[in-house]
Amino acid sequence: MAASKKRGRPAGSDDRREDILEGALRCFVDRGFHGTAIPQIAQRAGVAAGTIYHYFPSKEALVNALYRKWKSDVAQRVFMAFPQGASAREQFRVLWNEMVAFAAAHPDAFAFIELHNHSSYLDAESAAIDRNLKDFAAAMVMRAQEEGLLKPMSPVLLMELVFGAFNGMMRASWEKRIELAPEMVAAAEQACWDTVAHHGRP
Amino acid sequence: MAASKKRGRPAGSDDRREDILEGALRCFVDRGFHGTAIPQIAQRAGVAAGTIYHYFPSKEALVNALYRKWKSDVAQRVFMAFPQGASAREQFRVLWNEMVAFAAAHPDAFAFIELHNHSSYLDAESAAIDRNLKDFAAAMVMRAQEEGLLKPMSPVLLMELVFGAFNGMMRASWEKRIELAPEMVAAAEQACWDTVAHHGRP
Amino acid sequence: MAASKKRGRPAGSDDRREDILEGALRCFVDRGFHGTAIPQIAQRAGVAAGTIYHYFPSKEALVNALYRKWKSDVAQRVFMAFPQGASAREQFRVLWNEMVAFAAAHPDAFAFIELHNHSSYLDAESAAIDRNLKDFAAAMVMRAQEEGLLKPMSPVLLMELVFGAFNGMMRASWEKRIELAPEMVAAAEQACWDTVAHHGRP
Amino acid sequence: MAASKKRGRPAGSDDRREDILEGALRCFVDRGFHGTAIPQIAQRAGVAAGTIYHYFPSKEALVNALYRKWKSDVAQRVFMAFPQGASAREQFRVLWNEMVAFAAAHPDAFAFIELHNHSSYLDAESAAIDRNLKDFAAAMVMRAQEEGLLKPMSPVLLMELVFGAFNGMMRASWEKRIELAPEMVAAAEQACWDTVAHHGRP
DNA sequence: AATGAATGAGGCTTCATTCAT
DNA sequence: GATGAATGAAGCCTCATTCAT
Repeated sequence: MAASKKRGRPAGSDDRREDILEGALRCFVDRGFHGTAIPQIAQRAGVAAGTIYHYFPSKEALVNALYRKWKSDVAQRVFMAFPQGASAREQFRVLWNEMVAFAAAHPDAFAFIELHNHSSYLDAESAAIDRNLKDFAAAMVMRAQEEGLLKPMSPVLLMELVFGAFNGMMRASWEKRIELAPEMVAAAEQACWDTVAHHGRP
Repeated sequence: MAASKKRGRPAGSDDRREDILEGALRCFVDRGFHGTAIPQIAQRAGVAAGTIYHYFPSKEALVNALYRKWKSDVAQRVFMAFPQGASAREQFRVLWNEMVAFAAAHPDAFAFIELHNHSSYLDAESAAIDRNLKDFAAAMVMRAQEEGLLKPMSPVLLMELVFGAFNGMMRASWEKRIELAPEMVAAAEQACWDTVAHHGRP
Repeated sequence: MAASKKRGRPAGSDDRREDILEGALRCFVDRGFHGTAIPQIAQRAGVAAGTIYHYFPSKEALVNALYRKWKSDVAQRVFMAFPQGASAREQFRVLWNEMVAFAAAHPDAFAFIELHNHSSYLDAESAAIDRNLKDFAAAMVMRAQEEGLLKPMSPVLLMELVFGAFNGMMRASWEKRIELAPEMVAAAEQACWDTVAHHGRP
Repeated sequence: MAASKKRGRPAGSDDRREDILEGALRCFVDRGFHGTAIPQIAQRAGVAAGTIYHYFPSKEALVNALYRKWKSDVAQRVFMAFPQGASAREQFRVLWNEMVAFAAAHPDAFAFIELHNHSSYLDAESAAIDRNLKDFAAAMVMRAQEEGLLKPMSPVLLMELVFGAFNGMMRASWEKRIELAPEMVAAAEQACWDTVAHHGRP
């Protein structure tokens, strides 16, 4: 049956925890961690300030939960979408498009995990998720390098160049300096493949 | 009415204003604008908290002065180094190396101007400096596109891809995930040229 | 009720807002607006400093609220007590006694509204209340002048002389230079009537 | 010889101490003691902040010096002008006019000594000057009472009524609610004589 | 003597967190 | 569970005062 909600919640979503994470996301993206006050988050979430402390023990725990939620989401998408047996070129394209799809669907979340990367208030577990994703990407790069498809240079550097370029594109879109049309995304994808591809031979 | 210990300048540099800007730079890079307290800046600068207000009317004025100082410095370097008559390939290499030189010489300043781009506490004048630099780069891209040397796609996007890749490289270096050796920088430069270059493949 | 230490209301009155206004009144009378620190008010009110900001957005808003509260109270008393159909002599006596009753019942409040008249931190709305009262008194004077009962001179000046004399009396009492007995109040009232009355001497 | 001034003082008055007292007077009248900062006084006086401390050991000492200067000036005028052998009516008129002359010549000073009467930062010596003046006036009242010329009531109260009325007139003038023309001053003087005069008999 | 940069305590205000309801 | 008033430490900023020049 569809009626799974409890009595008396007046309006809005049914899950306070999600409301709070949603409100916190918008606040943190707009004003940063230290620039955001708990009452501001509460207001955006439509709850009382005290309620936040029923779901999260502290502001730091909240930002970490938020970070983990979205970074895990990205990681899961990447792992699920990754076409194991396909060519390196195809793998690159699939991951690129997956990331674009994520950033388009959740622009705030994308901005958040980029801006808050490696901040002092993120704890070890949050950092580990990021590490996992980076390791996965680096491994992928190394495999393709062994096949001679990618430039024979530092795999970490290659990965960072591509991921940096991707971030640059998304930030420009976020800041309305460009409008992301599908053909632009495709062109950017090809350009970034050129960044890493080993073109030296015919 | 306390002891008469402190009134002469204790030690260190001769220019308090520079000391303060230096201390603020390190604090802002470490903990962000809202995460940095004025007394922390004062301590790093070796001055009393009140002294900061002899040189800057507010914390916001201080970040803006800091941002303008370094962003202007970058802009000036770029404009001065730009080889007017050289080939697009050479222009690209020169600017890349100039940026690397700047980021290596002033890693904190580079991190600062990247992290604080487009923050709400930056004023219009600060934003204008950034705009100038971006316009200059976009104009350069367009000229090279007209010669058929660069990919025929959005010049802003091309520029953002390269600048994003550069930032990715510098951030990885800053976070010690890679060690920037000269040959790596050169390889990255070539890779990023490949990002934008029109290789005339069928 | 539980006797836990901090979070419940410790003791005293049931209305924090009134407690704060009361504490602020005493502090402002003792030391003036700029001479009073918010923590001093908080201590007198028996609340934490931060609590004041749940009820008033700023120190200025607090003085203005306080001023309006008491000046309105005086105005209301005067308007309510005013004997519409009575003789000018009787009207004068009634208002005089009403003011004395107020000043005796709320000496701090009387001192406050006198000392803080026309201060730069009072806003337009606060000033308007004062204006109303003065206009009312001036109109009363003018009516009596038309009947030939009061001296034919500037009505504002007449009013100011009487109100000044009244203030002088109250200030002397406040500063313990005189003790206000009923017969002294009555004598002063008669003297001030003599100030304004037109005795038709040749 | 006329050239009594020392070398090199660029412009303005020759006596820094007077400049400072003058600047302090205007500041204290405008914003009160606690609302006035030493640098503000310095700016109005055309000197550096530190210079003030060559002439006065502290802000409190400055306000006391200022108070004493002007209150003594008033007292001296009153004592000098007092017509020993004249009638009570004449004595009253002379003192009234003397006070008006003072307040007209030095409106800031008059406002200052009124507003700062009995403030906590005034020391014993400052208070004594005020006491002297009040005692003199009370003695005068008592003498006239003994002749049956004044109302047979508390002499202090009589004095306070008149002085309060005078203050009311001056404050209204200061606040531009009335314009003090000579005939108004004379009318007010007569009204205040009526306040105190014993009219009971023909 | 005069200056004004420097100091640091203290003022106003904000905000993470708690807890009685 | 949910609330929001209350708390008090801490943040930004001001200012009386000092002292090298």
